[in-house]
Amino acid sequence: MAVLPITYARDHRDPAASRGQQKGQQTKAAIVDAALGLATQIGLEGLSIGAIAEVMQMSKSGVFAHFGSREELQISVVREYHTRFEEEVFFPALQLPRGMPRLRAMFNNWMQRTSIEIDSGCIYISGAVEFDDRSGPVRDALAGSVRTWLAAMDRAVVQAKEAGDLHADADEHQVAFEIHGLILALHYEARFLKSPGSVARAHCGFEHVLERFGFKP
Amino acid sequence: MAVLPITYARDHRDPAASRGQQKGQQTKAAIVDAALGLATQIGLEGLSIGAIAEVMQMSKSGVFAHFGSREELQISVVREYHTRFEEEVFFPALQLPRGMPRLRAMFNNWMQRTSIEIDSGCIYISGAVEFDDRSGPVRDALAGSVRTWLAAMDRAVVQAKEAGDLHADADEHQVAFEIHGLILALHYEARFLKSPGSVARAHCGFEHVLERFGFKP
DNA sequence: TGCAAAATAGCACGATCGTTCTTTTATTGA
DNA sequence: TCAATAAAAGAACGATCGTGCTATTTTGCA
Repeated sequence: MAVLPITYARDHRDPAASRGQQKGQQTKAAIVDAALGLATQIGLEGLSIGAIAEVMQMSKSGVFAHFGSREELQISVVREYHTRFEEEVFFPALQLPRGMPRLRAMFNNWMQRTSIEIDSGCIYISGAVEFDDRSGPVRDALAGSVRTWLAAMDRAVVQAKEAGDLHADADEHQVAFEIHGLILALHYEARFLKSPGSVARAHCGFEHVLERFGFKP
Repeated sequence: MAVLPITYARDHRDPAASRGQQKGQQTKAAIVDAALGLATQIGLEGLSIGAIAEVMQMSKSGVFAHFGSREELQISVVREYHTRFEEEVFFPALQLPRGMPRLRAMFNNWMQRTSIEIDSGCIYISGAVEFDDRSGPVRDALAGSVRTWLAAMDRAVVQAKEAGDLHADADEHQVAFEIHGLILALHYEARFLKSPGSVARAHCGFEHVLERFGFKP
């Protein structure tokens, strides 16, 4: 089955899909929803057709028939996660003007989502560990999705430089790298170690990064 | 089976163990070594008795008998990783004087090990994802081991403050949090995304953290 | 060297996994 | 309403998993 390229586009819906909403499409969407809920807790590799079937009160083969393979199901879950991530984190930030307001919003939304995921888990993070030494379409979908988001962060940093909010010679990759680290540390220390105060530390770290790269409040 | 507390002590060997090195002890050590090699690639949860038996050219039950359960085997692997980590990262840094030299050495050794683990994987990172919403002795061993290391980082930061190398009012947890983030970002972007230049960015980020908290080179 | 004990092998179990095939049920369009 | 088609169920497959049991082999000590 062809894998659609993953990009950030305002309208990504397939018109044909929303017009002819057959029963099967609805069921498939419900399965993906349930599978995503499971995957955030036990990981993409932890997903099993049987467990999903139980949640959906369906037969294994009924679930299976919608995807044709477990891999295709995992890819569907990654795509769904991508969609929700951009709707929750990226699009709202686009409402704000370029430069520091938008960059701040992107980080805050990202951190807000990560905070919620202290309970539910983030498949961009768990998936990275599960697929970091594998190849195949699931890994490709996952890595493509993450790279898309990190590239959006890079652009936001560049725009902040253009707006004069950050030093002109600041390396946008370095800024994004350090911000990414803060999110990962938040997820690690809060979700795994159950350390209190991690959210505040991530927020504090973000301010340090901005100061370091030239932002004067 | 009782779980020994995990701490950093110079001599942690059980005298009885090294004296009476029966055949079984040697085999067990070899199994743990092989299991650790597997676990760094496919994770602690990916470990299977059968796969280890194949690597060891032994029977499944032969491997199993040394541990009594898969969980106990996983715990042995975590302990072995802990031992190697402290021997490779922590102890060498203790040779250097307290303050900035030791803090730098701890970060450099940590980063050096993480760089190697771009190929082999780090079970402190993969294990965190695998066990972050589980309970039980494996999670406890893993979390205890990580907390021990992070506490050692905290102490090194405090000593750097006492030596006058960092601002007296710098929060050691904040410093350790930001450093931890750099290591996690390095592992993520280098191992999963295969981004070039991640090592340099982590190094650069470390300098930023030091500058921010008062170090004048 | 011989014998008790430790170490390892062999085999089987129930469970779960993804997948295939066949059959039944539900939905859709004329 | 009825036939065509889509959706779901059911049963079975081979494989792998951890684990328990009973032999068999190997080891270490008197």
